[in-house]
This record gives sequence, C-alpha cells and structure tokens, in this order.
Amino acid sequence: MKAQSPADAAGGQAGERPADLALRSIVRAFGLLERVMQPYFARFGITGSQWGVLRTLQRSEAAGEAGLRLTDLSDRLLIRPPSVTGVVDRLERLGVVVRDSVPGDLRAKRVTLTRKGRELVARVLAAHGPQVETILAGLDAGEQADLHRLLGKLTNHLEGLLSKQEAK
Amino acid sequence: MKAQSPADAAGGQAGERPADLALRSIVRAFGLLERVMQPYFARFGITGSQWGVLRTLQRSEAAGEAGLRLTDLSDRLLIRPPSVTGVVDRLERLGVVVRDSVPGDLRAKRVTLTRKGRELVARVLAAHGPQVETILAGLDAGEQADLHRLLGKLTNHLEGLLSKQEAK
DNA sequence: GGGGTTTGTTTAGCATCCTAATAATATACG
DNA sequence: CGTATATTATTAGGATGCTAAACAAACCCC
Repeated sequence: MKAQSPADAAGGQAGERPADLALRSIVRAFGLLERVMQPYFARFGITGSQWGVLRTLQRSEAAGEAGLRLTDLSDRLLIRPPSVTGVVDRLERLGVVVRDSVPGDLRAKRVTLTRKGRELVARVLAAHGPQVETILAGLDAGEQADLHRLLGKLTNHLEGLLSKQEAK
Repeated sequence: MKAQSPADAAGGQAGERPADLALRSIVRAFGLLERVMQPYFARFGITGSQWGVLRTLQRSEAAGEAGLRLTDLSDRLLIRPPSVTGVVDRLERLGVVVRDSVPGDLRAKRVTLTRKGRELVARVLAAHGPQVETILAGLDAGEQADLHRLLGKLTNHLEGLLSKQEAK
C-alpha cells in the first residue's frame, strides 16, 4: 500500500511525521540492541545491567574514588535505588563486588569491586572494543558521531523535561 | 581529563571512540525516554508495553486485518511469545482486548480490540501527537529526520547481525 | 496413511525495572 | 537540646522481558 501523506488522516497511520518516525526508530533500535547484547554478556555470566554496575565501578576506581554508594550508582545508571539494591545483591552473590560501610555515615554503604570483579571487568573490556565496533558497523565514523550529537541534544532536552516533571 | 586517544589504553576511559559514545547515547536516550513516557501512559491506566500492543492492534485493524495472533504481535513488537502472553493477559483483564480462536488453526489465538479498547486507543491517540512533539522538541524537523535515517540504517545492520546470531 | 518435524501458545523460573512504604541515620532549626 | 525534615537503603508487590520446556495442532514426506 504505502499510502501518500494525505491518506494519513483518513485511515490508520497517524504515525508518519518525523517526530513519530524518530521516536519509533529509537525504541526499535534499542530493542534490537538489547537482543544482540544479551547473548554477548551471557558469555561472561552476567547481564547488561550487571555490566552497567561493574563498568561504572571500574571507571570510578580508575578515577581514584573509593567505591560508590548505592545512591551514586542510582544516579549514574538512571535506575532507582531499589533496583540498584537488587542488581548489587546478585553481583555480591557472584562474588564480584562487596558492600563496605562508609566511615562518616552509618546509613550509607559503599560498593567496591573485588579482585574477582576486577578480573571479570578486564576480561569483558578486552572483548568490548571489537563487539561495540561490530554493533555499530552499520554506520561509518562520521555517522556515529552525528548520531551521538543528535542523541546528546535529545538527551539534554529530555533531562530538562524530567526535572520539570519531578519538580511538579 | 579528556585524555587523547593514546592515553586510553593506559588508564580507565576506554570508552571515547565514536562507536562507544554513540552506543552509550542510545542507551541513555532510551532510559530517559522511558522515564518520561511512563507517567504519561500511567495517566491512561496502561504501561508502555501495553500501549505497544494496543497501537499495533489498532493499526492492523485500520489495515483491514481481522486481529493478530500472539506470534504476529511477537514479531512486530520484537518481544518473545511468552512475554506477549503476559501483556495480553493483563490487557484482557482490563477488558480492552479479547482472545478469539482462529478459524483454520486450532493452535492459534487471535487478539482483537474490544469496544472499550478502541475507545482507550482513541483517547490515547488524541493526546499522542502533542506528547511526541514535546518529547522530540529538542530536535528540529531536519534533525529528527536525520536521527530516523541514522537509526534506520543501524537497525538494518542489527537485524542482519541478529539473523546470523539466530541461525547459528 | 503414519511418523517426524515444525509451529503456536503457555507455564515455570529468573533478572530488571518501577512505585510506595519502612527503618535507620543525619541534618537543620527553633 | 530536641524535634522536624532529609537522606540512604531496603522490603513488598506489580509489570516486562528472557530462556527452557511442555503441549497440542498442523505440516511434510516417504
């Protein structure tokens, strides 16, 4: 069929404006991304979310910080504290992170990588470059940069929307 | 810091190539998107996934098809059949869809919108245009089209990767 | 025509994510 | 000082997603 634009109002396809197309392509791309990444992470015995925590801890460590509190992880990973609790629970059960106490604050707990955790991160990172290149091989470097720029702009806008939403 | 590329191997930041940046921006944009959309859908008493099913059914209906099987929904929404079962269960409990039997095939079940479901879809669609515009207001129409084009290209590539992955 | 394979759906079990509510500690302020 | 508020983490309960496995029905092919 592939109806021309005037036909839109009549029948069903109310989703052909640039904004609708863009939105759907983000959702679709992310869905496909998850499907490709899941088996990849599974090879290392972890999930994508768990990798998010491990990578964040590794970066923080490389920056000289002494572990991250659950709240810090929540902020950086864009997930709520109760979700962090669950992921960290399972990582702790795997023996790749531990919960320390924070000197000046009895409420807080600091999550740090164990030796086993650092080894796992190193193993994943070794495979990570090629994997990321494979996934984005559909776009050349210039297109990847364009995509990053456009999504960065969108991300800033969404952060603005969110802060208004939460202030309300 | 912003280390130059040679420094990457040394310390921590192994994620500054265009591909890494692009990948992270997709994940981040999607995360923010979910946070903005969730309260929006909640206003209608549904979730984003449920809207995915409803919208797909509505489009199929507008195209003159007589409902969709769970497998069809699985294909179009990029989620596995067991997940479709769950979402459809809840939609059925809400009274907005029903499971019919398919004439020529005793295995299959066809999902169709109820009158209540059609009313709900109409109500959401009425608010949908402005909402989508608001969300993508950070980008002008040209940028939205660029984003769609880039993600479309990426999506095609990912579908290729996936079919190889599944064939294996 | 009948045995083996494929297809459509569901069940079971696990990992994420969410919101709302709880508990404990820190901080602020009158 | 001592109460009120804010912060940190967890628990409880619901919704999505996945894989693996079960079941029935349809199909294929000799």
